Amino acid sequence: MEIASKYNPQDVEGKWYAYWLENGYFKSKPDGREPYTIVIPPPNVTGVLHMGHMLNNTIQDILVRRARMKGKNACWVPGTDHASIATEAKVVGRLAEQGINKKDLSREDFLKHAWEWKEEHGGIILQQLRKLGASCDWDRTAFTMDEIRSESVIKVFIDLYNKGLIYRGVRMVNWDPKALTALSDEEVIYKEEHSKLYYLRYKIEGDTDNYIIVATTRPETILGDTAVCVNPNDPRYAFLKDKKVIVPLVNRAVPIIMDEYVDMEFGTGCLKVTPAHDVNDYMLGEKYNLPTIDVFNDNGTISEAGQLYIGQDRFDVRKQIALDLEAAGLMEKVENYENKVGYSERTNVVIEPKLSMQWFLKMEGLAKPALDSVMNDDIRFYPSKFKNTYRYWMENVKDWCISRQLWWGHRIPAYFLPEGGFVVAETAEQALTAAKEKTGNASLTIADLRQDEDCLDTWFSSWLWPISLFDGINNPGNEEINYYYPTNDLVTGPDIIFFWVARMIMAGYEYNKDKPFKNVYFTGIVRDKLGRKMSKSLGNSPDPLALIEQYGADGVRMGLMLTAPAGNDIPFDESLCEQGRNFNNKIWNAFRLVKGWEVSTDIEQPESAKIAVDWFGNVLNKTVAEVDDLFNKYRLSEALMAVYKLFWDEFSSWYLELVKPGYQQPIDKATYDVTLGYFDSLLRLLHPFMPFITEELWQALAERKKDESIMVALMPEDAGFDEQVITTFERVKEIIAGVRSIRLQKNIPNKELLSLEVAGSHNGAFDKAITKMANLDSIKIVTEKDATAASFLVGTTEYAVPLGNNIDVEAELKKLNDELVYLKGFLKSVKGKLSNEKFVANAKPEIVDNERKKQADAESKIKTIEESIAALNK
RNA sequence: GGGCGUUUAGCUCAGCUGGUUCAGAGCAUCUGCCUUACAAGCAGAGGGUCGGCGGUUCGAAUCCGUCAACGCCCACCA
Repeated sequence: MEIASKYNPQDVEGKWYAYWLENGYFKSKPDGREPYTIVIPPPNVTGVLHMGHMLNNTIQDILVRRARMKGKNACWVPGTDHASIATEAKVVGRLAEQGINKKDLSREDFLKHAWEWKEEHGGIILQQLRKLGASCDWDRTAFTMDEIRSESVIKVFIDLYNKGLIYRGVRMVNWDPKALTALSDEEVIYKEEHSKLYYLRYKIEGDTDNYIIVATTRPETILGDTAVCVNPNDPRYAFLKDKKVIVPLVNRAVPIIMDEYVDMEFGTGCLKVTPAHDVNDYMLGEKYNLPTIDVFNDNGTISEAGQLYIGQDRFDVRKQIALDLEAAGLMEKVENYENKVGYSERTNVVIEPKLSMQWFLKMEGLAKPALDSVMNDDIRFYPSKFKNTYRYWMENVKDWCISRQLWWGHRIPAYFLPEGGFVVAETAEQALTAAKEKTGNASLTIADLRQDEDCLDTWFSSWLWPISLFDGINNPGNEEINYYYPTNDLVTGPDIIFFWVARMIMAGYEYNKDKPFKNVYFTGIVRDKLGRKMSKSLGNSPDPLALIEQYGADGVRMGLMLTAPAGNDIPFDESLCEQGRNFNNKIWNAFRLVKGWEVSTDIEQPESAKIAVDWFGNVLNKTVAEVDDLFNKYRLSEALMAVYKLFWDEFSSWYLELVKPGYQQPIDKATYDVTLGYFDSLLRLLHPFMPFITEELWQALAERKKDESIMVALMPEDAGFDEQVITTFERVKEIIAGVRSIRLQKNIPNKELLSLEVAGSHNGAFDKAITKMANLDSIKIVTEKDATAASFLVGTTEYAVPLGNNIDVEAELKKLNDELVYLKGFLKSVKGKLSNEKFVANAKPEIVDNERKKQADAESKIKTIEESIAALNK
């Protein structure tokens, strides 16, 4: 049977994924084995796979597959996130396309549309993950708004409320005028911007000739000014004490207040105070009892309260008001100015600070145990540098604004009473009971209660994820939560360390008395070749599925992992996938070679094969140990590289070439069997990284039972190795490379037999390997080498290939002389060190001994070379 | 404005507590090969005063100081 010379992933990936599913290898339920658990960072339910997901989920799959092959009960729980703002925005957009305005719909109708959309598009991303090879237990697929998760969220809300940790209050919040909702501080992204600083004239009441100048970047907010503030220590403005000034255009008289908050150096030293639209102004307003005038509607247009420009957009008004102030002679000047402007993370519109009634969660008490567990490494961060970031945030944690003015999400279980006040309860019925109790009014009905319109922040469900996936909130202490929790590894991006990681840790201690995970692996951001973040708008993000189509899932996985140390950004380049694909092909062809051999029981195992078998066994074990160590340190890229080199360099280039029988010759049974065994081990080592090709070849390598699979085979373990064998063989490689190098230099065909002379100490045990690989007819120990030979040094031993007439004496002499010059210089520096009394006195003895050895070696080499030069000069 | 991190071969990165195999790996490059597993390959080779300066030390890529560039996070300067 002819096997194609190139590996074709399309032929095998779908087949094996289906096989794995059929046999239920991804499934997990509690048993006597040690559990290994990962919960997926749930992607947005309506999202599509991007490169970041590919990286993140490849890492998770590698960890899960490896744990499974280590005999653990591996459980990777998949699911999706309802992503309130993002999804609601999409639904609103889609309705708009159909000519439907959200405002015209009832909450129920809107949610019907939203669920329809979710059913239609939801879970596409999970389907895509299957193409990548993700070994999730799909039966466990969860959704942050499914029944169990919703119930958990409501329970937790009520519990926190009852503990007095949730409160309601009017606060300055970050208002998203597009999504029409409040956002948490973490959802605001500040961007540096070129803007303008406007210098406005505020006339002094009762003094039409004089005015003061106030600098502002937001002239439209003068409509809401209720004071002007100066520093009490500022002599320039002392005369303003107890006076009032006139707000331009609106002509409102507002008091001058004096507060040291104002920086005398900045602008003119006068600050206009708009308590409704600026956080600091709000604080000043509280302090001095200033009225607040909210001049914006929720959508960012000017409200009635603004008096002017009613209904116009804030940015249009900014331009217009500048013109109008100019026209009224109230504009002193305009300067260019750089400042930071907050944008909504979700809708990318400028945030409007706005006063509104919101729900908050007190964080201080929750943060304490969560901070400690990370700082004392009970939870480990990889890389650990993120501990600093984490600590800073946790030590300065602020209360979390958990309400969102959205419909798509978990509705806040608070019910307002007709006579004011509210009760918090899981259901309307329970709310009614509580309401009757609270008010003493037995005639209340459910219709009298009005449930809060707001939803909870999406993260208010995500933070329970590691617990709620195992139903640990509704059903504490159940078998699953006891078994799977705490989970082992969390793989996520550092950008959501506060949104998610920190809060999960808090919830973990609060609701399951333990950390939610033991290790957090922070991935980097996938960037393009130019170092830019991959994004839709830049169009620089390759389509992951197209990449899989082109290079195979294994190739893409490898491409991503090749250069992905934890916490480092990945400069992604398709050529990495190419490298991955090439490696697949290499494995494929090694397999073709091995399976193409005819096996004979009649022949002895050749000496060269014996050497190879012994040596490779040692290298294999050593690499297994190395890989174990690297995984323990979460250095996955290096682990992959170690296996890559093991397969390509050691196994393919050395081992297989050594055991390979001559053309059309059979191979002896002993060598064949052990080779299959090595191949099997290599495939198992590779499987977590490249699941598909390894399954394909593993199945074909030997007779397999009907429901066997490499993914549930055991990972090779280090059975011990002899370092001496490995180092000796490294010298053998050098000798072979030396001969090959001479062939290349002298243009001697590979087929032509050469002989090798050795002057100096030499371990003859490997001679059969050397003759085979270097194509020699003999290796002779000589005291004086052939004058016509080209030579090279390995260690202190000189190896020479007699060349007869082929020798180029000039070139050979030059090479030897160059080496001599180098060695003499080297010797001089070593001698220098040894004659330095301080060195000999202070350095550790083994260091000094080593220097002496270096000296002896160098002297010996110099002697050899000088002899060679003399011989050539004869 | 604070804090953290990075700077080692053309590219991406390893180099733990200073001295052995300390200047490394993969890719890329160059040379020679369509050799009977693989040209998506084989064999061989070249390439870095370890960001700059100063210090500690017998000895520094490694420790300290300082400067520079880049990146990230945090912060209410209108």
